[in-house]
Parts: sequence; structure tokens; C-alpha cells
Amino acid sequence: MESLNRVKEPKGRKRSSKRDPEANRQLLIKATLDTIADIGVTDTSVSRICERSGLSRGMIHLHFGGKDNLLTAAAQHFSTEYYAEMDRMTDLGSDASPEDRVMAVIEADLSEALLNPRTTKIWHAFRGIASSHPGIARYSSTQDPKLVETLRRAFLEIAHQNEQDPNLVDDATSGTLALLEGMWVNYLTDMQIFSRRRSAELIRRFLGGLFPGKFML
Amino acid sequence: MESLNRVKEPKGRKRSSKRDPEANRQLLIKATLDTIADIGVTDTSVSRICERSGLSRGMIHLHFGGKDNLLTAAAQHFSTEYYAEMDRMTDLGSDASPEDRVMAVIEADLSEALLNPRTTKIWHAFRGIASSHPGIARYSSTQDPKLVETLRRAFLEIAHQNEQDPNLVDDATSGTLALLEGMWVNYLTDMQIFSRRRSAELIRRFLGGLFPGKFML
DNA sequence: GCCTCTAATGGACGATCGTCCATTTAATGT
DNA sequence: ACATTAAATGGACGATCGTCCATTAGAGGC
Repeated sequence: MESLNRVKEPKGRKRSSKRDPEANRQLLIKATLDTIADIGVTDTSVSRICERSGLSRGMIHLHFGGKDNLLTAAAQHFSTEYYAEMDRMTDLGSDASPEDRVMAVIEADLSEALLNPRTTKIWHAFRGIASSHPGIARYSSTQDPKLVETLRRAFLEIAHQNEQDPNLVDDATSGTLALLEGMWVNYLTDMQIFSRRRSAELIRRFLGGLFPGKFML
Repeated sequence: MESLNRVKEPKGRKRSSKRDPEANRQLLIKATLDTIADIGVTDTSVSRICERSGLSRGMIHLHFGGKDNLLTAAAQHFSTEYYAEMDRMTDLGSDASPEDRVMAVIEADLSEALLNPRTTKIWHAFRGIASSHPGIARYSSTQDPKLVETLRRAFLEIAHQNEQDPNLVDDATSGTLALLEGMWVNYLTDMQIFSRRRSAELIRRFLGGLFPGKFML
């Protein structure tokens, strides 16, 4: 068990066989996230992280200078990975309708790849300690500027034809994100009952009410 | 600072002056919640709770049998207080329209009394550790049966006149709760930007889309 | 081969954790 | 006033925390 996660070196690499600082850095980050998902932030200690990564206890101080920095790096890594996967799942052809682009974001956010026991536990764990960890707070926001802009532009296209309340686009954007946030909480609370399809349809229904004639089944 | 929170005995009580076990129990719970809101769950230790309450270190073991039980009791107390205050703020006359009853729930949930820095931090702190603390998980759900039923019945009345999709009522209910959940996260993320009024109006707008002709300004 | 430099180790360290209990203090019954 | 009972104290305890560093191990240069 102890060295199962060890890095297997792609043979043609610059580094010949052992000694790969960067790989160990990443290994520590992964071990941190796994530990948090497994036993919770409260019990995630330096010793526990090290024994899971198979590395020695000194490594954390060596690579990150301390536990807090490792936690922050892990939060950043987690956030980056989330948005990278989100991008990957939502780059439809540029001729996709704005409705399809919005629904792509929703379905991506509710997909198994992004919403699963591991990510939910980690996400809420980080958010729970964000108030007292300024470094982590910066990576626990759902308001990623790029994602917000994606939604905003899609809703703007939809609402453009008929001039309406100028707040409509903003409301649709932050309402959609709020609904997704709520779905994550529902998932964490009871994974058995939760249904990805029903959750997506619920949000579609709300958007359909906001933009009459749009977001129909 | 140390004994500011000490209990002042109502003079005519059964207990003459000192020695009030139940009051100390409550005092420990309050101190626990205050500590969590102040420095985060991670740093909330037995010593810190005791020094805030002004009581001795042995009290926690005496009254709760251990730190975990105290945390669970604090979560329960917090949840109970939330729903009690919610009840207090939403008992309109029984002749109130269903729309008003729904909006009362929304406005209560977004009111200063229920949504403030202290409650948000505590709430998310508990949710963050709920996965690894089964005892706490039971009190970190937004799906309080009574509140759900209140919303369900109001939406049922609204939708009743014209038969629609049978899922409409359920969707409106859990959608409203999800939106509120998202608003709490927005508040936690950036309390400066957050606007209670705008948040309430956003949810009203979503509901207005769901029930045409209803929830107008 | 040897030298140099850095990655990596693992134990030492003091501080703090949560638990437990012998003792003291206050209220009650007689 | 004294005995009894429960509440409350605060220090002892071993375990574990996070940090730090003297030491070892491995890779590249000469």
C-alpha cells in the first residue's frame, strides 16, 4: 500500500530513474487531497499525508515550507483541475447555440467527472476552512471569472433579441451558479437520492421560466 | 474578557447563586460556536473553548464526555436555533397568500438575523467536516422536513388552479432551497458585494418565471 | 575514480492536543 | 454545625502535532 502511488517514470525523460522533485511535489498534493477526501481536513496531518504518499516527513517542509503552504497549493491545484476539466467538457463548436452552451456548463458541473464523492468532500472541506485560511479562500470561489463570462455572454445572446430588464443577464448568470452550488450541497448531503439528470432538468426549467420560449425540453 | 459571558442568574431561580450545570452546558456550546466562527474549526481546541467560556478544562469531559460530543451538541443547538428563528419570522397570519409565505421564508433566510458572518462561518465549517463526522452530518442539512413542507404546500396552492407537470411543485421547492444555499455561499465568499435585497429579488424572479403571473414585484 | 550539489531521509524538539481523575468547592439534608 | 452529594477545578498523562536539521543517498561534472 505504501508506495502504490509512486511515480512511474516515462522512460525517455530527462530525469533518468529516481530523484524527481517536481513529481514528488505533485505526489504530495495528490496525497493531501486524497487524505482530505478520506478522513477530513481536521484529521489531515503532516504524518498522514506523508504515509499516504510514501514519502518522508521532511518533504513537506522541503517542497512547501510548511503544512499551510501545502494546503494552499492543494486548493489551487484542485481549483485549476476543476476549471480545466470544465473547459474540456464545454468547448462545443463555435456554432453551438447559446442555450446549448449554457446547458453544457450545467451538465459538466453535474457530471461524474466533476461532481463525485471525492470532489464534493474536498470542495466543502476547503470552503469550511476558507474563512480562517485566507490563502485557501482565494481558490474556493465558484465565481471563476472565465466561467462567469461564458455564461454571461450566452445569456446575453439569448436575451438580446428583445430588450428587457438590464439585470436579466446578471440574474440568470448568478442564479445558475447559485443553483449549481445548491446541487452540490444536495449531492453531498445524500448521494443516494441525488439524480444528475433531474438536477439538470430542474435548472433548465428555471431558466426556461426566465427566458420564455427558450430552454425547452 | 475572560468571564464576560458568565451567566447572570435571574434572582428568583431555584438555583440560588452559583452552581448551574445546565447554564454551564449552554455556555460551553455558545463558546464552541463562537470559537468556530472566530478562528475556524481546525483551531478550535478544548483549551480554546474553555478559556473563552471562562470554565475549567475538565468541564467538557464532565458535561459532554468528550470534544466530539460537544461539537455534535453545538451543531444540534445551532440547527435548532436557526429553525426556531425561521419559524418566528415566518408565522404570518393564516390568511397570508402562498406567495407571501414563500417570500417570507426567502427573506427570513437572507435576513441579518439568520445570515450574518457568524452563522455563515459556522454553517460552512460544520458542513465541511460533516463527511467525517456522522454525528454532525445529521444537523448540517438544509432539507429540514418542516421547512420543506411549508414551501411545498405554498407552491402547491399556487400551482393548483391550473394542472401542470406534477414535478413543478417539487422542483420549485428544491430549486428555492438550492438558490438560497447558493446565496449563502455568495455571502460567505464576499460579504461586501452581497446584497440581501438583490438576492431575494433574484429568487423571486426565478419563481416568477416558474409560475407565470405570480411573484411579480 | 572522486568531488560537488541537491534531493531526500527520519529522528529530535517543544508545543499542544484530548482524556482522565484526584482534589477542592459549593449546595442540600438532617 | 456537620455529613452527604454533586459540581467544578486544574494538573498529569501519553499521544500526536508541525517544524527543523544533521545526515545519507544519488546524479552530474571533471
